[in-house]
Amino acid sequence: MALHMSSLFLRTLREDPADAEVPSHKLLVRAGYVRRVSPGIYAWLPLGLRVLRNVERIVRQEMDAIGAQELVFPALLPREPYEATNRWTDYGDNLFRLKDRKGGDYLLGPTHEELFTLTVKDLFSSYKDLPVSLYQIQTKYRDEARPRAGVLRGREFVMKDSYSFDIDAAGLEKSYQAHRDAYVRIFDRLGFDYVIVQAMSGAMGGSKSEEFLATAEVGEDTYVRCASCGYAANVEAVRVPAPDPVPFADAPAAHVEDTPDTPTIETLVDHLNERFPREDRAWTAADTLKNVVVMLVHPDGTREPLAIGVPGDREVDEKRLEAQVSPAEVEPFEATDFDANPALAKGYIGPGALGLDGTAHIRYLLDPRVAEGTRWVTGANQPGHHVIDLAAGRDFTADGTIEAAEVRAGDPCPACDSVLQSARGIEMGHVFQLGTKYAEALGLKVLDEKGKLVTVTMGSYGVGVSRAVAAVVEGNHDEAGICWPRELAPADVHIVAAGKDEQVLAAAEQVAVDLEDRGLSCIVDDRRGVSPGVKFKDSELIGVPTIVVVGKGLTRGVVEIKDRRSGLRREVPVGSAAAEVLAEVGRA
RNA sequence: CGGGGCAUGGCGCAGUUUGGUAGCGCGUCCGCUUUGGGAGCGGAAGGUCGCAGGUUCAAAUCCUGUUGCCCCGACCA
Repeated sequence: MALHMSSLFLRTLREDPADAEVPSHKLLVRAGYVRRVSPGIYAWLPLGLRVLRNVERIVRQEMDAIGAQELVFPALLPREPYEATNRWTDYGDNLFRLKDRKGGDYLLGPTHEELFTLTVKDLFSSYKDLPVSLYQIQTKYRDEARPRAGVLRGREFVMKDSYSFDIDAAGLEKSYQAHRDAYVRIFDRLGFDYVIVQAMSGAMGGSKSEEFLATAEVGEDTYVRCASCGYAANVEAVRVPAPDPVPFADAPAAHVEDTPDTPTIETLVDHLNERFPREDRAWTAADTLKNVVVMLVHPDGTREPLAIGVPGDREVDEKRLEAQVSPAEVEPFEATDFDANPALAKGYIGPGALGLDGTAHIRYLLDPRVAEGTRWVTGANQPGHHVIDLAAGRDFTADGTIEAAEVRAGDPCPACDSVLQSARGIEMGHVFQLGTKYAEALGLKVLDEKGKLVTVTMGSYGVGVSRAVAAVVEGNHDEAGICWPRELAPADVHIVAAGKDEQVLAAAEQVAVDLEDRGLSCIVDDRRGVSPGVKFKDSELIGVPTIVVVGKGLTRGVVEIKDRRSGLRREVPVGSAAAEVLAEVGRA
């Protein structure tokens, strides 16, 4: 049965809602797909629900196609399983918590590794049962610090999450690849541009992880990509290529110089150029070695100072650093910490004092760019003094390297000779090799063929289903409204009855009946007393891909078929309208 | 949690500086006209101006407190 605009539970808005900023948010509200109920919590109106269900259908089809089995867990969960994996604590304020009448602790599930793991443990106990992949499409809850952009980032949202269970790493790799392939098919069908980027496995203890990002200016994730070789990575995961070692046999010896009042890189470079000018070129910040000290706080509460050496023209990227040192957290090195480490001369810290073997006994990690044989200007560990021509490997060594320096557009690509570009994206999917973290914590083991207990190895895979609705709109709209890809549109055809005559309404209705009979879903704008202009505007705002206009052409026996996206229109005889539309929709 | 902004009929906004009968556009309802690009005319309904307290003859407007929301940053499908 076609949807009729005269009775549809829908009110389109002429103006953008005041609280909306990004295009998808404005359009989804204006076109009557969603309504805000509370910050980050949205109601899906009839048209919106249809789109959401279409996304779910695509995801479900592709998951079923790789043999994953659908089930559904409750969103309301007891505390215990999350206690076992420490996530009751680790999730912190992001977890919605509640109590039942007896005072028992519950939570609204933010993701379901624990439940899947426990249920597999409950039912399976042999390697013969594996591999198995399970998934659900379910409403998740996260008490986001700052929900934003409508359904793009809500506190309640629909996610498809799946989990694979394998006996060994080779099996996990296969399950992972199957999911990754399924995700490629899902996102191809959803119809937005996306990139697959390498991501950090980080705290989760896994070994491999990739994110699917919809390319969008409004995205919250920054990633880099290489135009020539296709390399793409989340900023956290970028590996800096280490330069080849430089021979330092004939390099000048390091020498300490007076550099008064030069506590910052900028003042130091100015001073160098004034007092110690180079013959070949001017000194730049990239010639200096900046040593930053931070305080790591380990999960058990112990604190450990860490020194990081990066070229002076780069900042330490906090996100990258945290990804590297995870699960430890990073805190600033406070004045009291300097007091406790008198070997550190604030503003003039140099490698001499650093390292576990150094006078300050602080672990010292270097940016990969500080390769053997490279020469640097750096702190001499006494106020007002720096060392020039300090050669890495000859004059100092560190305890290792670390990927913590900021990544910039124009940096060399780690995979080829080209350079990286920076871009923004919306995280739409994540595939992730978890390994044994959850299986171990929850005791998921099976007997192998030799009768020995082995811990199961897992993968976890997510798709933001409700988020996808917004992401699709971000990538598929124009000035007038939304342009849905066919598979997602709330209907196949939008029929506009443009005219007041009864024949127009009757003819529009007949076209709708013909199309519905042939398996297409229709929206019919049968509102009386509404001018054609309003109906045209609404049809473009709502964004169904094919629009059929039944109006003044009827006296000549024709109706108009219009493509929403291109705006192209053509007239066809009213009698063959249904067949023509079917051809247009590609289901003839 | 830090910074900025906003709160006035269903929606979008003005009015607040300088206290004096709460206004505009859209939408909604009724009537007539109109019908291929958000129609015209006439009529109508609808607001204790976020909340609480205070100043005053008088508060949307001034003072104090409070709550909520939006945006920008640290976290995530």
